[in-house]
Amino acid sequence: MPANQVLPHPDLADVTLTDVLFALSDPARLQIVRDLADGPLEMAQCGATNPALPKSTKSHLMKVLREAGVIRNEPRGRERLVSLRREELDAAFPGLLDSVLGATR
Amino acid sequence: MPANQVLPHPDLADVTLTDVLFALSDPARLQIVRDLADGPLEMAQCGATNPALPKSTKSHLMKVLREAGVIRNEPRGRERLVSLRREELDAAFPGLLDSVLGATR
DNA sequence: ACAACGGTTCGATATTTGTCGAACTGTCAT
DNA sequence: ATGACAGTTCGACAAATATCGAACCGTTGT
Repeated sequence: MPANQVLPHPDLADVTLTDVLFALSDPARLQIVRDLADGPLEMAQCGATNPALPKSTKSHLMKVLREAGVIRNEPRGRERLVSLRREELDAAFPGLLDSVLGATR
Repeated sequence: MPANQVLPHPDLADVTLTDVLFALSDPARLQIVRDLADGPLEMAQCGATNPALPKSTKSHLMKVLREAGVIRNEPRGRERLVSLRREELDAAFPGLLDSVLGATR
């Protein structure tokens, strides 16, 4: 279980709306998604708001988002590049991501 | 704890986006919301898809939706009228409900 | 080579949610 | 008035999630 392994990403055709909604329904996960709204990030810089967050916990948050088809998480040297699967999400659930990211609260 | 009591409904200013997303992230609850998309329903006719569902369970589903500000649940004689808080939701989280209801899956 | 770094996985434990019967209460019809 | 009805609440138990340390493994710099 190395850190740079290629992780499985679901086809968006296989994720349900409730899967996505659930993934977004946690404040910490939603924050990550918001952080990614402006473009991909090295994983290390994501939870900058949450510096004390143990890495196993953070990794788990990423896993939930990834398995719900919300983010992409690809090895990048010894780090990982995390990004929103924006186009795919828009195609599968039109308007959803926009409304979530657009929410002021 | 009578059946026709007036239940507390939160001000939408007090519900968070994650509260709403969580409420919608369960298939049974999402189905109720979809059932309500075309207008208010007597509670008895909501889970018509789920006739075997115990009433305590159903009542609990409604409670989660109500506490998240998604539905209104008001006494109506000895029954209850359930409806979407559509306008308020639209104002608080523009586009969210539309994208959720619009999703084909 | 070797050690530090970034990140995943496993396993254990804590916390949150879900499920459902039972008890209860107001309303309606008889 | 009495009984059937609709639906909430409580309480107990089951199941799903979250949290986090520890072990582990490529990569990168030295």
